[in-house]
Amino acid sequence: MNGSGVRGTVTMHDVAARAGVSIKTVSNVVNDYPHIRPATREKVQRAIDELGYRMNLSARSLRQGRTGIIGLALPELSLPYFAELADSVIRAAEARGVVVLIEQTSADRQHELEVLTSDRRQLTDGLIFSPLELGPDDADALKVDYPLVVLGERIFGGEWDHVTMNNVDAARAATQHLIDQGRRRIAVIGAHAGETMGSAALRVLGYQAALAANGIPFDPELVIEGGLWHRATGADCTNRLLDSGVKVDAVFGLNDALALGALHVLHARDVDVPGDIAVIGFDDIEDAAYASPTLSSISPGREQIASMAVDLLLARIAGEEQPFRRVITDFEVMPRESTAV
Amino acid sequence: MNGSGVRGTVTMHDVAARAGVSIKTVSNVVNDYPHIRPATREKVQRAIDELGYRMNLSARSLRQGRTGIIGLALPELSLPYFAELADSVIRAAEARGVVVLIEQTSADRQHELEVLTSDRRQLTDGLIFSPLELGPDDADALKVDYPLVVLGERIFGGEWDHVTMNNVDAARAATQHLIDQGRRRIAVIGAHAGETMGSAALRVLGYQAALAANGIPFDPELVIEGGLWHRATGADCTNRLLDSGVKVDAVFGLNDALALGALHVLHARDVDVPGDIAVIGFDDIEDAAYASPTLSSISPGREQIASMAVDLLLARIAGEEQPFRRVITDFEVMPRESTAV
DNA sequence: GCTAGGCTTTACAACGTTGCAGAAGCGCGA
DNA sequence: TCGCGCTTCTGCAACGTTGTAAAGCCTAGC
Repeated sequence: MNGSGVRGTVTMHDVAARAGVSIKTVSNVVNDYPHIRPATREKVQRAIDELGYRMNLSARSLRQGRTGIIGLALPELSLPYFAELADSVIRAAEARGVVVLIEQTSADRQHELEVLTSDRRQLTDGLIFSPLELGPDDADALKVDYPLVVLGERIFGGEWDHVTMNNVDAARAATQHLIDQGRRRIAVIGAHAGETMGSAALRVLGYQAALAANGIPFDPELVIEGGLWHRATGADCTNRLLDSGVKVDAVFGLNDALALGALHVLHARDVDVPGDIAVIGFDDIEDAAYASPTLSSISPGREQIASMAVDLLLARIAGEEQPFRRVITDFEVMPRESTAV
Repeated sequence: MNGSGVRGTVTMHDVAARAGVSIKTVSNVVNDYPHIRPATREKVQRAIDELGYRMNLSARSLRQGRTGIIGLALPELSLPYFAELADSVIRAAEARGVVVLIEQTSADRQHELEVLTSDRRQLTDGLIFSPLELGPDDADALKVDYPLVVLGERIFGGEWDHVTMNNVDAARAATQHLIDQGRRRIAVIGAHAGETMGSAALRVLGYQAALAANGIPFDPELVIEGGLWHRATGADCTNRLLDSGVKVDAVFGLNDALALGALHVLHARDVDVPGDIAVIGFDDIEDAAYASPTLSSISPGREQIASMAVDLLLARIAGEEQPFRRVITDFEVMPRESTAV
């Protein structure tokens, strides 16, 4: 398969020599330059095939100032939502001929800042960044001199493109769904005290809006704080909620991991779901459909987020001058057993 | 932060000019060449800091023939086991100063073959490859001219390094665990008919060995075939198992996704776990600990697999000549509620 | 038969870095 | 004093590709 046997040995030079044309003509053929005589093109192509020539991408990158690699910075792949997001981004990128370098920030603020200025930015043509800890105060750090697309709503109004879902509306819809099933004492788990712009804050806002719209009084005792949105956190929040003795007939997990943690604890404590307490999550990860009982959730349009983000980034990389955009993707309520009547 | 404002504009040339030394001296400083006077080093370092110089990695790659990127080819990130594996590989790579380019094969044979010869191999110094569909017949395709580490036991004995767990022993231990809890009618879900070298075949082998060791007759009716190891497959297998009417008191899911699918169906069909049927999985993904009931599983030493794979690959990349190695990692039985007595 | 203008092809010079070979500076023993 | 060997620094030539500009070729139109 590899004509020469020795790796990376075949260059345009060799192809040119074999085909009896100049090295630049080989380059032109490879790059689909239009004005080439069919006979020449074929001659070159044959030489390429015979020698098993492959373009040296480092050389091309050096010359063009582009690598064909985009960065994707996210908290951790072991969080299912981000694994699924990465999957979608990689597919979207592949469809457009670029590859993806993933960097994990461990949801650590310092690490998130580093990613923005890391040496690796030299290796990528642009970055899709999903921060979890940065806040409005860090807006300056996001003023970078390379193409950047930010996912989520933590920091907005800056000089970068933005793809996000409407967290407020989606959370309102989730809450409304619970209300529609007759629930009135709806707890929220995973809230972040003091936060104003993060997903947690926005989703709680939507929750409150739904209560208000239905004339249900807001009870602060039903809002349970929790840190990183892992299953363990959801379990912990739920235990605290139940231990507090406050009356509850539904739990809104601010993401699916939290909600799954909640299901876990409810099951362990013999609380019937949805009989005694209904549960809804947020993100619609694959797990949700296979939990016991299956978990209702909000589908955030992951595919859409991924392809929008890649499209925006590639447009910037291509140098298209356009005002910075803020794309809001669609969401959908996915009712399942955990909120059945 | 970036002195010049214009991206990628600062080169060693500029640093050299500013520091009043030759460009090669800058290179030496950056690369920690030992024979440099402290004063010179400091002068250069200051110029670097003042100008915000960053190495152009494409140029370095071109010159050195190395990119500092390793490839990781796996079926899909949306399969939790592979997401967690990718997480570990990225961390291991980061600790060693290289970055990871992930490619998804969708568990498609053609795609798995393509990954081996793709243009992207030009971009990576080596590849960690976790095939799911390739079999012994494809051994030739794995004879590539770049550093390669293969994960899993589908194809062995070739000219590449290998990291895997002992599937047979681990499956035997899983089965033994069920037997220890008094189970005798143990079903296996997710088997692959006709396969001889894959994880499925090896794990079934271990299952049979455990039965034999305990004098339990092997009943082919208890072996349920299933394709891709998704939750949906596990659910489907379990439905078929229950519908068949065959007597069962335990289910061994050949991976956790299958077992979670099984839990889902058992719950839906009001079968008590572990009262009526015990369930054990394989891989110990994070979900396992949060399922309802929590799922017993086999921990395959993911961290160890990842760091061994990265170490082996980097050693090859560094050109160390050593015989091809076959590393077997440790495993551990993780008993949880789904197999409690 | 000649020229304008389009199609093809080419030579050259970068892109930013590092290996190599060697030059300059220095200390030290003969 | 000289030369040797070590440290420190430098110039040059690559690495493999593509943009630029220009040269050759060809055809159509006069």
